[in-house]
Amino acid sequence: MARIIDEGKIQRIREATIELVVLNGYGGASISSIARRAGVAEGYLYRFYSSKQELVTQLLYTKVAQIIEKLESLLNSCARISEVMVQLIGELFKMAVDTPEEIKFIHVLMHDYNFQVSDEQRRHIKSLVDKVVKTGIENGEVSKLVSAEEAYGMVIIYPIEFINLRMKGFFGSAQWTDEEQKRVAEFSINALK
Amino acid sequence: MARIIDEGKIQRIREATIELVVLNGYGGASISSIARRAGVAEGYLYRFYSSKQELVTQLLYTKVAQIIEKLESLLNSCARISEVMVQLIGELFKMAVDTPEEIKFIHVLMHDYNFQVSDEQRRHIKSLVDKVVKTGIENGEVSKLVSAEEAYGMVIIYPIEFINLRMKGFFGSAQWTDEEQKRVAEFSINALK
DNA sequence: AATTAATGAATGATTGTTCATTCATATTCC
DNA sequence: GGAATATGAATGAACAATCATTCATTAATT
Repeated sequence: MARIIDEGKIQRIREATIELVVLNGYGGASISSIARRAGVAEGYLYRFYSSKQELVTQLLYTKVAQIIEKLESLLNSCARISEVMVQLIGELFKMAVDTPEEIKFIHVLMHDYNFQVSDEQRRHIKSLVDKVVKTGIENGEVSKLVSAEEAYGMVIIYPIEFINLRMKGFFGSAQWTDEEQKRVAEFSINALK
Repeated sequence: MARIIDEGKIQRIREATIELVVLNGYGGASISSIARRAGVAEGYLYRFYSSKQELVTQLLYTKVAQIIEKLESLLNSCARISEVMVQLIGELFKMAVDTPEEIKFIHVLMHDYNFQVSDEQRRHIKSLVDKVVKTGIENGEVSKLVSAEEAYGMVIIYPIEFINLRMKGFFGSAQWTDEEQKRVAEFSINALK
């Protein structure tokens, strides 16, 4: 055998890509700037990804999958939808503190017309959101009028929008208290009533 | 005097820019592709805009200003916040039908970390949203717990997100009925209660 | 020595921007 | 009224810089 692949390099490529896409957009994140930031040769990433598009798409899928999995496990472990939402929103805020670039990355690309989430993931999201609505109605926590889209809007989109609005400091403050985090969950839950 | 400036050309540059930014993102909308689509020489846009960045920023400001002005005039003419929201959401849906690329353009850039709305516009938005909350609380239409950010979320962000989700066909359908439009307004109003 | 991880120079295409040039027309002059 | 002139609208070739991608080469490991 020859030497072992340095996983640190691949990881640094991933991190650099996320940072630079957030900073400069997809078009502004060039391969050379990614390689420079990762401390790696220019063409090295082509050993693992066939193109820049695939690299970024792959990263988006992975990050979105983490959120989907979290929602899925919460739906399996919590009886009440309010509990699911409190926990999920807690997770998103945790992500915003621990790895802010990642949530910005998701935020930027999920609004880009060139980066749709995969069909499979979309179907998965839909089925989970359907379950939120179904369980919520059964529990009396969600109005019978609420659609899957509305639930998606309040469970996923609204918290992500709130976090990114704060991170941009749109209304002044660029951080938040535990109290405000609780309030985001409370607001989302209330909107579905 | 020489010949008169052909406003049609400038307009075509603006339209082509909006279309191509939506289609390919800011980085993917090249000057040459914009000029080609507008049927204009490559360097011509530099007579009116000092750079590509300024061209796009300028367009974003103009489009955002239209929405701000609409909200402002509604706040001056309507006593009830529910009426303001019904009307504003109606306007956004109208925009989505008449000039879909424009609302996609706003949607894409308002989530880009390189394109913040101007400070002046941000302050303006904040003051209008504050008025929504203040009037709403006075009328008993809005809960005392509701913050400016939450109102912004439901009055501006949520409808734009809904429209773009539909335009992407995220949950299947890529259009909407009048009934669904009413429901968006109803949902937004209810969320602030 | 054999293997393969990793490099980075080289590629041709494309980028945003400039500016000398061309061309259309409003004004001036006879 | 019609030709000459002046003005500036509009062009598009040319620029250096940078782009994504390739691959012959080098270096590290067993």
